[in-house]
This record gives sequence, C-alpha cells and structure tokens, in this order.
Amino acid sequence: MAKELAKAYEPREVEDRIYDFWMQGKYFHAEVDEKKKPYTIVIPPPNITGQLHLGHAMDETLQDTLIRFRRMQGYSALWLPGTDHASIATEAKIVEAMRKEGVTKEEIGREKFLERAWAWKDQYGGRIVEQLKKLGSSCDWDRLRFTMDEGCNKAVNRVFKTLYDKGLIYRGERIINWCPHCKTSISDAEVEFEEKDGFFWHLRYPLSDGSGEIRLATTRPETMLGDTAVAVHPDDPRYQDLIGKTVILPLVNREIPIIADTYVERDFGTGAVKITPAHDPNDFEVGLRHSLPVINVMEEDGSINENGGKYAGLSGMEARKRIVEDLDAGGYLIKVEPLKHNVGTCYRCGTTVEPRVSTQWFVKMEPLAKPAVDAVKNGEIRFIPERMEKIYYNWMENIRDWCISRQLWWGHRIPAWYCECGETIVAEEEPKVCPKCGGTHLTRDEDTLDTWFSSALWPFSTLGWPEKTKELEYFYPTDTLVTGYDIIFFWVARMIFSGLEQMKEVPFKTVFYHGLIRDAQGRKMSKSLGNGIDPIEVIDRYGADALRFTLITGNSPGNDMRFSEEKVSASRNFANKIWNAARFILMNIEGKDVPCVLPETLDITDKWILDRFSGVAAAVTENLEKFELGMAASKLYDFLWDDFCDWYIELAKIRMNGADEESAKSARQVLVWVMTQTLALLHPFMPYITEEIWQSLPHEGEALIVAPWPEPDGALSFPEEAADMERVMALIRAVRTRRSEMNVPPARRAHIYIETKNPAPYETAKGYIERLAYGSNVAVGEKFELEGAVTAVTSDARALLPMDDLVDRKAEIARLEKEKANVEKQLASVKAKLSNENFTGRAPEKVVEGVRQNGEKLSAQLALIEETLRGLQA
RNA sequence: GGGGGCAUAGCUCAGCUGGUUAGAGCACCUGCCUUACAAGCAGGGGGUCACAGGUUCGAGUCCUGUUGUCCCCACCA
Repeated sequence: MAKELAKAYEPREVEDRIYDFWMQGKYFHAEVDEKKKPYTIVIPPPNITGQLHLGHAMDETLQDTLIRFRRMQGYSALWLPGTDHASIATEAKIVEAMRKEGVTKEEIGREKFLERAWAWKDQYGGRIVEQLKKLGSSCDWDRLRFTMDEGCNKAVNRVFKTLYDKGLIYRGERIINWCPHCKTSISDAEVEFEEKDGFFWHLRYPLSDGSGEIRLATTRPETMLGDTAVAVHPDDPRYQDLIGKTVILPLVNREIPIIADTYVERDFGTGAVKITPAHDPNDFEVGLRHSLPVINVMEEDGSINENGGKYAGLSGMEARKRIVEDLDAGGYLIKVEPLKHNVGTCYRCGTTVEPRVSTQWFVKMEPLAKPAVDAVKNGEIRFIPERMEKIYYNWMENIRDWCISRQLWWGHRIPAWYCECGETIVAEEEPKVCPKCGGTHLTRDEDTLDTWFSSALWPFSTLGWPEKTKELEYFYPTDTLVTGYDIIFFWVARMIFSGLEQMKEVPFKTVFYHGLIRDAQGRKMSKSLGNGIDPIEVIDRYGADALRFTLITGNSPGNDMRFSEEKVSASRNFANKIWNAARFILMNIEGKDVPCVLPETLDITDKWILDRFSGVAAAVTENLEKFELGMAASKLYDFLWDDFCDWYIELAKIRMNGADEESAKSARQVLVWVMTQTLALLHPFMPYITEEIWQSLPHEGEALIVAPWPEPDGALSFPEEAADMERVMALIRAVRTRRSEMNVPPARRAHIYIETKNPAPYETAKGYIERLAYGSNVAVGEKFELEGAVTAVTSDARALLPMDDLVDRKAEIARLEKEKANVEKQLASVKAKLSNENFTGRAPEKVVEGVRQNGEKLSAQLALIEETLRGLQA
C-alpha cells in the first residue's frame, strides 16, 4: 500500500490475498498447548446441500469474531469446522436427480445409491466450505469434519450401543409421524403445525343392536377404515347407557365397541370420538388403555392398503372423496362443515404428516432429560439471552421419546442385526455369529439414524471421541456454542444430554443465541418469496468486512434482524473511512522512520486520544467477554470515526505541518500507534481491511491476526489532560456553531478572544483552536473589552469574535435568552435534586457528586451567558 | 390452551445490573470540493421512550394491567 493507491478501499483486491496469507501462515490452526488456555467453538455444521445464506453469514461472523478475539488474547483458539450430511435433504436431492434420469432408488439398490450419494457429496459438499472462507472465517481447516465420516460413525455406533445396553434405546411398534413424500418417519420436532382450512364431517354410526346410532365427527374420514372403537367420556350423561354396546362401522361392517375414556372432551363436537389407533397419536394411547386392535390402513406413500377393502390402492385424497360419497349414499353422512385446524407438516418438504403405527427405534428421553435440565439450571451451561432457558426447560420437561430411525439410505446405518433365531444384536462392529444360537445368517437393520443423532455428538466426536485423544482432553468441554434459537430443540438440547451422558461433562459452557435475518420489510427470507439475499453477492459488491460489520452492529442476542442494503453501505463507508485514515498516515510517514511505539513526550492532544483509546479498549474487551458484540463494534466505530479521524487526525495535521519537528514526530508516532492498536481491536470484526492496513504500517510481529490484544494499560490514562482537552473541544464546537448559525464561511477568519478563569488548557491549545475554530489569532485572558463581538459560551469559557458587521443585537439577545432559559431549566432540576435529602442521602456518592459537578458547570455557564447579555443590552 | 419477544426520531435499530440534558446509521435542512476520505467535513432540526397504574429520592430501564404486533410450544377428534 502506498499513497498513490486508490482513494476508496477495494475489498476485492485485498480479501483473497489476505486469506491466502493467513492460510500460508497456518494462523487458523490450533494445537494442544499446555502453555495456553484453550478456547473452543465447534461450528454448527452447515448442510452439504446448502448454499450460504445470510443466517449462516451471521452465525459464522459471530463465531469468527469470538475466535479471533480469543486468539489475539493468547488462547489456543480452536474453531472446529465441518459439514452435515443432512440425510433427508441430501437423499431427496439425489433421488430427484435420478428421477430426471428416469431411475429410482429401488432400481439401483442401496449400494449403488450410496456410491452416487458420496460422489454427489464430493462434488458439491465443499461448496459451502468455500463460501465460509469468503467471509473470512478462521476455522482450523486442517480439522475439517463431516458428520458421516469414519470418526463420526464410530462415535455414533458407540453411543447407540451404550444407550441400547442401558435400555435407553429400544425398538418397538409405536405411532410415529410419517412423511408420505419422504417416505420415512420423522421425529416430533420435525413436524411443523400449520393452521389449514379443512372440513368437519359429521357421521352417524349405527348401534349393532339396532337401537339407534351414535353421532360423531372427524377431519379425516378416510381413517374410519381403521376405526376400532368409538369413545365417549365416562361421566357423560348422554352416553351412559351406550358404554359397552357396539356399533357397526359403516362401509366396513366391522363391529366395534363404544368405550369410555377421559381423553374425550365432552364439550367438543358431539362428545363422541371415533378411535383409530393406527393413525392418530391420541387414539393410539386410548387403544393401548383399552387393548384395542390396531388396524393400519395406510401404505408408505399414504395410499390405502389391503386393510382398506375396496378402497385399497386409492391415494389418501381419492379414498377420502370416495368414502365421503359412499357414506353419504348410505345415509351415514349428517353434514359437512368448514373447520380450521392444525395440520402437521414435514419440516423438510411441507407434506402433510400422517401419524402411522410402525416399528421404529427410539431414545428413551426422560432419564436423559433430567440431568440436561439440571446443567442449565445450576449454571454449568449459560444461555444468552437468558430467556432461552425457559423455552428449553419447557421442551425438555415435556419431552417424549425420540424416534431416531429413518427409512432412508443416506445416513448412519443402525448398528443392529437380526438373527433368524429372533435375536437382535447391537454392536459397534458387524457381528459374524449370533451370540445366542451361533447362527451366521444375520441381516442388518435397513434403517438409518436421524441426522440429528450424529449432530448431537458433534462437540466430542469432532475431537476424536470415542478415542481418548489429547484434543478431547484439552479442548473439551468447548466454550461457546453460537447458533440460532430455531434449532434449540433439534440440536442444542440433544448435544447437552448427549454430552452429559457420554462424556459426563457439558458439551459447552455458554450458548450464544442469535436471531433470524429478515428482509427489509421484516419478512422471513425464503425461496418462495424470492426475497433471499446471497451473501456472496453482498461480499462481491461491498466486501466481506462490510457485511460482517453490518451483521454485528445494531443487533442484540436472540433478536431477529432486518437486513437492508443501506446498512451494508454504511458499513462499507466505515471501511472506507478506516482506509483513508490509514492512507493519510502513510502519506505522512512516507520516507520517515516511524517506530510503532509511543514517543517520550506527549502533548495534550496525544494524552487525550490515548486516554480515550484506553477507555475504549477496556470497554470493548468487556463487551466481547459479555457477548455484547454489537456494542463493542459501535464503540469502535465511534472512536475511530469521531475521536480519531474527526479530531485527532485534524489536530495532528496542525503539528505535522508546523515548525516544531519534535512535535510533528511525536504526532506521527501517536498516529501510527493508536491506529495499529485500534486496528487490533477492530480485527475480530473486520479482519481483512485491518490486516491489510496493519501490514503496511510500522508494526511488530508477523500478522495482526496473531498480534496481542490491547490489554488495559494504566499508563495510557490521562484523566486531567483529557478533561482539559474536552474543554478546549467544547469551545471549538461552540465557536463553530456560532459561525455556522450566522453562515460565516470558513474562509472568513476572525480573531478569537477567550475569556476564562482557567486559562492553562486554552493557552496550551491556542494553535489548535486557531485552526479548528477558523481563527486568525487567539488570545486568552480573564477579560477582554470588546464592542459588538459575536460570543460563544461554554461552561468553562467565553469566546469573543469581533465580527461587528455580523452582529444582530436583537437576534443575539433572543438566542442568548433561549440558551439561558435552557440552562436555567437544567439548573433548576439539579438544584431540586441536591436539596432533596432523600436523594443526597440515598443515592450513591458517585451519582450525587456527578450531579453536583454538573450543577457547578451549569452555574458557570449561566453566569457567562448573563454577562454576555448584559454586555449586549448595555 | 400455555409461554415468550417486540412497541424508543420520518425509517432501521442500540440503550448492560434503574442515576446527569435518551443515542447511532439512513433520511431531512444549512454551509463547505479545508491536498486522507463528497462513501467526505462543519453545523442544525426532529422523540410526552405504545397506553394506564404502581414501586423508588430517581423509571426508556423494575412490577401489574391494557392495546397492537410477531414468534414458539400444545393431542381437542
């Protein structure tokens, strides 16, 4: 970088080069290092089918910021990356690709299918990784993992086996959520409920003895084919004499009992419910209580099976239509009314989920949930923001067993084998013989595991478990998990109980939740709305640093964020501001040997900026430690733009253009020092531009990414000089305001007479005041006799500008009266406080002192205003 | 049916454990091409912090209720 470089920062020219530089330097790689403390984040593995979206971008930016911060602080900071095999999504993609070629899964068979799937993974699975790199993510790519790699498979098998041996995994025939489109079971968490318009079909079922009928209603008439009872409430007076009788199921002509069960709501509908144990979770429970037969009438694709008699082979919808027609024809249909009701849909494909009885594998949740709840309750794991804890408890405390088997091929195959003798063998490695009968005809379970089963092990499987690796020893438990609140159930909860169960230790100490990214109108970004924004495109146009800064500022934990291009543009402007500040410094140090250390002698402006810097450094560090990233970022924005650029650089110009070479020299050094230190603070947020600039400024060390974090340093604190400088600045601002109000162009300079009882700082800063307040000359004294001057008043001084021609006495008096009223109002409130014994007695000393000092300032200012007024009115 | 978020300047949002006169970006108005930056500089206008109570010496911040809005969970067929 040299001074002839572009006036504007060009991220595209910089980013790839800097990223390569970091990779070459292996700065992302973290090793077990007993001399350092570990800091670990495991990435929420993005799906291999996925494209980077803004949600990822935010997730990765937060993680990268934390990792870079800790790395600079001297931790062995490991950010462990990886991708997720996403069984349903990936399998669907491949099936779809095959469909276009006219082949089906079944035709090519499991082995060939998996070959295709792995080939697909090799071809496209890396795309998202490349996109993560564009963001500047400093993941340890040497440790890249995949949820279906060999190590993860070992972990999965070990966990499956140990849970099975403990009775925490079992196989059984239960009612599960079935997606007829994906043709697999899905867990409760994977069902999304949507309110949909439907109908309520009112039916009559005749009593077997011909003595009458019972009326009931249903939203899914086709399930009547599987009805095995009608239930009423045991205390419902309307039905007392019917309990125990039977009805003839219309169309099917099956005789089924009328049973009594408290599950029935008396006030809803007719108070009588048809019971279909095979196709409704509640009915299934009722069926168990009353030992009812379970008649499954549905195929895997949702069509009616042979149990449906003449309706067999019809799709669900056709069957419904025909059955309703037939019921009507038979006189069994009383009426049809529209009804809005909640329908469960598959969270992957949106198809209506059919509850269906089938044999599946389950994780018994209750024993696992208890310790997982405790770990959060007792503070071993902290949620940020705290309110997420409640959501977690609520779910964990009402949890049902987790259906983990999937009728898919792409995934971890369940490590269970069945022998002809009926024995089930669960083993980590394929067994050769049946331990019970010695038989060798073993067939492996066809199903695979829920993707989230392997994701749940991610914090330790990625560190080598079940092997006892040194990484596991050193980096586990991990420190911070960064993720969106939308996967608290899918992933966070399951990692917690898995970590506790397998490792006997929590998987992470803090969960830092962020919100969702919405579009500028506040709508969710989605493919169907077409309002999605491609982060890569944003990076191309504005730069990765601008995108990162946008995602971090103006955002607080757990809250959704609206994304708009204006925000990115503002961040880009900030990057440009940094760039130009650097350009200015480089222009001024070119050809000069400027060491990156502070000079021996500091003037008032140096002390002021150093004092400000040390305050900001401490605040930013604290913010980062408390996960207040947005606040940290905006403090740096303000410091760099307002304090450093608008004030310090302007002040330094005066010295560097002046005759005092010593002063010019120290200004250069302070510029370089503060700039490089500020770049260090900014680096976690805007890694590219900060590294690029840092490299071209005088610096110590080989790279900013591994430069030491600016830790608090008392030697940089100059409270008195800083306060003096603030007085001077207040005076400069007051003069500027007065001139601006009167539309005096900067070119018109004026003599500035400063009246004050505290002349020292003004005397020291004369040169600065002259330049920045457009003065032709500056005099400081206790009193000046001037006719018709423009005045500017601060709480500490009064500036007189002899610009008689511009003075409009009447306007001036009016303005001062207004100012006076304002100060008086404030003073009144201060006085009221100070005379209130309750306040002075009860408020902290610091607060009272603050108010007192403010009162003094206001009084002084009031006196100056009044004096000015008297002068004008005389 | 439960639970939670949000409501602050025209717009988008900060505001940590209650403490001086409530902030930022964008937009707006005025004046400046001041050799780092017009993606900039200097100055300015604009808010009874949704509403009603309460706690407190002190409330945007804590409590209760109301309204609006968004979300999560839940088996009413």
